[in-house]
Amino acid sequence: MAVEATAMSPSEWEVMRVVWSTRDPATPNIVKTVQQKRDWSESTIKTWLGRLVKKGLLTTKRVSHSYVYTPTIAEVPAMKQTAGELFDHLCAMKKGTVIADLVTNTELSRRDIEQLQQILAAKLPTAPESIPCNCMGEGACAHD
Amino acid sequence: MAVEATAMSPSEWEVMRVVWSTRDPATPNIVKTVQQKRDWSESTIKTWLGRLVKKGLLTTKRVSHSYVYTPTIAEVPAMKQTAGELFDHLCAMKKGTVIADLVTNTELSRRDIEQLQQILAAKLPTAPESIPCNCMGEGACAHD
DNA sequence: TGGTTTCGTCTACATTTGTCAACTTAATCT
DNA sequence: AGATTAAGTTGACAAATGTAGACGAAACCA
Repeated sequence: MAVEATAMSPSEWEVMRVVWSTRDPATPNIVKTVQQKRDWSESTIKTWLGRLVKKGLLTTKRVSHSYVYTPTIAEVPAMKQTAGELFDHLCAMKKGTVIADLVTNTELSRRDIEQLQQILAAKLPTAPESIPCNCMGEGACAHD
Repeated sequence: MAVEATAMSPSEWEVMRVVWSTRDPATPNIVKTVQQKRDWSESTIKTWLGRLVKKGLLTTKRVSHSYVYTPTIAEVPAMKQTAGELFDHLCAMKKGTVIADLVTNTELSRRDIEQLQQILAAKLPTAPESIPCNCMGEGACAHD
């Protein structure tokens, strides 16, 4: 079930985001678009594209004399996985607080909110009274 | 307002987590505790402790002939910040979906759920119909 | 057809991350 | 006091990340 190594560095995310969202995923346009956000040289962006291909996150197809890139992973699954990995190394006891913070600070559509409410309502009946800390050690992580 | 560079690598998180949760934050015990989870040599762990001190995330105080470490940042704020940074580079339009995924896959206590419900209920009235994609480019990110 | 622009490929280099082993020094035990 | 431990201190090194310039070939314009 493990999707194994999606791990992207911040720079790689930046590039992937453009590839995911552009309608013209060819080198020239990707370079131009990335540069609208980051002050990177053309070379740098090409380096990342190359590394992403090597990592298997992008595929190329030659079109005339330039390349067109295609992601091998869709954006949402990649985001879910990354977020999940981040949460994996957080103390279980405190995940709720972090999610609450995220929810508070993220712009959500009515639709998003309603869906969240539904998920929560479904979880509530079987929710435990408390989540134990899963940090190693003497369990001194006993705040609340 | 920027808290500037909390950025920790996965390994650093592992070490910080122990320092945050242990009741005996002295080198010997930290080393022992980290080793309960990761198969790292004593040297390796000491290296990370040193780097964390250099980065300003830990402070040391000599106690007899060993060191006692104190975090300069609390765990929850650090987690919130890291989670926030991750979300910053996700397409705004899709954050809701990722949060939904997180909520689905995270164990939450009754209390956590109730708090989330409250936050959501408060947001709903003023929630927009939809969140526009904030990726750069021609806005081709028009899925839904 | 030769010059200019546009791409791609290769090479390079400083930093950070991940991992240690060796050496030194202070504490302890007998 | 001498031997043995238990810390800390240094130095190293490979891989990943962040950045980019140089060079070569194909495409395009005059």
